Amino acid sequence: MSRDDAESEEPQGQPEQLALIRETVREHKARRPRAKPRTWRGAELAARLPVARVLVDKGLAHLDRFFDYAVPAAMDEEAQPGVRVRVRFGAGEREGRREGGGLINGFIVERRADTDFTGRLAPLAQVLSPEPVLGPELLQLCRAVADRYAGSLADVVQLAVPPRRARVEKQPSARRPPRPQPPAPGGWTRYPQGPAFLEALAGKGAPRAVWTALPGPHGWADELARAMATTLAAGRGALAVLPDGKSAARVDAALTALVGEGQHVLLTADAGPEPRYRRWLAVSRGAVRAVVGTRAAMFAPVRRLGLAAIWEDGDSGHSEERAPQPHAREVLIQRAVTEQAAFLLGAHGCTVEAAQLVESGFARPLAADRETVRAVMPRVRTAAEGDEGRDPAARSARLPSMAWHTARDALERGPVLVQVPRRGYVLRLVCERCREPARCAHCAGPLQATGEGTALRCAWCARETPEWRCPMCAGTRLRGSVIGARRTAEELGRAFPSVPVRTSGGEHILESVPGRPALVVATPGAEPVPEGDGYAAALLLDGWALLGRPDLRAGEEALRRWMGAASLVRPQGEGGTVVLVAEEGMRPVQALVRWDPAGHALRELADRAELGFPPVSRMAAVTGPPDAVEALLTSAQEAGLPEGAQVLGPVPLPVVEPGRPRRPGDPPPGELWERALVRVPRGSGAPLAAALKTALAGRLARREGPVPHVRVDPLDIG
DNA sequence: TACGGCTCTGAA
DNA sequence: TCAGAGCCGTAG
Repeated sequence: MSRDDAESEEPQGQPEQLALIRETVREHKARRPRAKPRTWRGAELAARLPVARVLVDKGLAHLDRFFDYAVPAAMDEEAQPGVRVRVRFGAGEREGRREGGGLINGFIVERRADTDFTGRLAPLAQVLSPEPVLGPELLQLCRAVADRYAGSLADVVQLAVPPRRARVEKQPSARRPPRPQPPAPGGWTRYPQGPAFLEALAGKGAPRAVWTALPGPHGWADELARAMATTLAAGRGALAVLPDGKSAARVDAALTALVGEGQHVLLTADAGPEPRYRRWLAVSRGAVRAVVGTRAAMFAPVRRLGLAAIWEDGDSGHSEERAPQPHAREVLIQRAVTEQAAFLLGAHGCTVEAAQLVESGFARPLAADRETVRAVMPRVRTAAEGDEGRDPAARSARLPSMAWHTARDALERGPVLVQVPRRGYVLRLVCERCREPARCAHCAGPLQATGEGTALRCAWCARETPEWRCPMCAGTRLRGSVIGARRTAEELGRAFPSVPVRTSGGEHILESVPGRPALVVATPGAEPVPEGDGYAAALLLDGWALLGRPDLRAGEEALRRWMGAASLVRPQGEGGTVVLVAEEGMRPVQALVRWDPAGHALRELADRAELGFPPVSRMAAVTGPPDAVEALLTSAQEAGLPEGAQVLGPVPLPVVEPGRPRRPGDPPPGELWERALVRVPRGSGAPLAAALKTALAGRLARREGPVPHVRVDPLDIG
């Protein structure tokens, strides 16, 4: 039946009545939501502190300030700092007449005796709930995050305070349970500084550590939980931020095993809004002192925070997508400093940022000695690509023969992990002879092929390099290969016909696999955790693809992925072996063989310092329509870019490939946008953000057309 | 955010 | 000439 048929299906004889009913419903709908709340004009005001300073829930840069409202006497009691309110906002006072302006949500940040506003204050329209959800500490944190990222306070508050659920607010939170007993140090005794770190936590100190976790599929989650439990036992709160729900659930379970239920909550997106708000409220009310969660939990208002911890800070899951796109590591550092809490950054690998925290003296390294590392790490061997030997089985699987033999032997003893590259990596240009990345002579940005011919253009400053010559080996030929057909699970299955093959990646991610012999094919980051003592072996087949990505972090990221997989493999004493298919001489390959992620990160850091890259410098990306970008840069200059600021570009932005969801800062379909990078010396991040913020606010206030997107610490410079 | 005020349009 | 639609500017 077509739509038209359905519409003509009205009962015969009463169309007028139906029309009448429809009309009434429409009128009703039109009228009901417009019902104006009482205007409090002329109403009696609160006797004490009759002014409420309000943060209006609007993330516009030029409205990033507080507004004062009068507090009607009837709201005096509930209108406390931190509560959600509704206020009239908009439409000014003209010729003595004030009317209109829409109702908008906000938060009271302060009750005051007076105002510096010269006009007449509008009254608060409504106190939405007496629950103080935006306390002074959380407000201060949000302000600091907004300032660091050139964002507005309202935007950050929106990330930090979950939307209200009235039903949940009415329920009281359970009473806070008594302090747990301090746990035994457990696996921390494997690290020379481990027990001392726990003792500092127990003594309410604020130690800061970059923890290079020993390999092993299960140790780290328990150790992280022990650090939290130690903090709880000392009477302070603890917060751990994990890159995904899966790892958060593991730490949550480990913490439950140590301190039981009731001491902590798990804050992840997959819990659903209502349970999530219930847990968040329990934290906000102080009924729960410990939080394990994914990135939104970085703002959790844990009382008397004693430990702020992050696991795998290199994982992209730690970077918030919504404006102003703060990173969990930076937010937790901020909290550790202002709330005088301990800071623990743990990972199997080591990011350049983590190395810098150590280098700058902010944090101390917390790592095991070489002997311990060697005892628990798997044996790591490299194999050259295409080194298939004469072995027909290896050839058919397109595996280097050593990888094939390793897998075959290991399959007698347990599961074997095979890490394969994901589709769609774009490769960067490197010297064909020595694999040195091709860089711009002017700003050291990455060079890109322009298409036809040999012209190379810098992806940062757009300058062309007509004749490139490798600064390391004087080579003149470049390599930038394309990903061909990938080894598939089927090919492997044919090479090992008697073994079950399981796959994990993309939409279909396996959380864990049994400890029985099986081939487990996974893309990086989707490796299932093996039950029992780990994989018998791992084959890392994606070396060249990971290393060839056109990203500043390619090496670091490759090593992180390899270490993530290799950490799931048994110690070499138990036969655990990792075969990495990659060029032996490359730095990240060497770092894996020696199991030295911190050393690798330090060397990367030195390189970045030499080239002026983050995190040694601070960068911000400005993206938008060409004239908007240019105008914003000009007004940022006028607002006062810090000494030594350098503008790179702008360059045209690649069009977002169809199908990929648009992220903030991406051009809308069909529009040609540009991106400029602003680089300042380390330590000048604050004035850089301030200048950009001023420029944004000016452009918004003057309504000069489209407003560019600003991102501090852009991820994909590269 | 949603209101008042302004301009623009089309029909009488 | 006027009513209505739609956009703009505003912000306690």
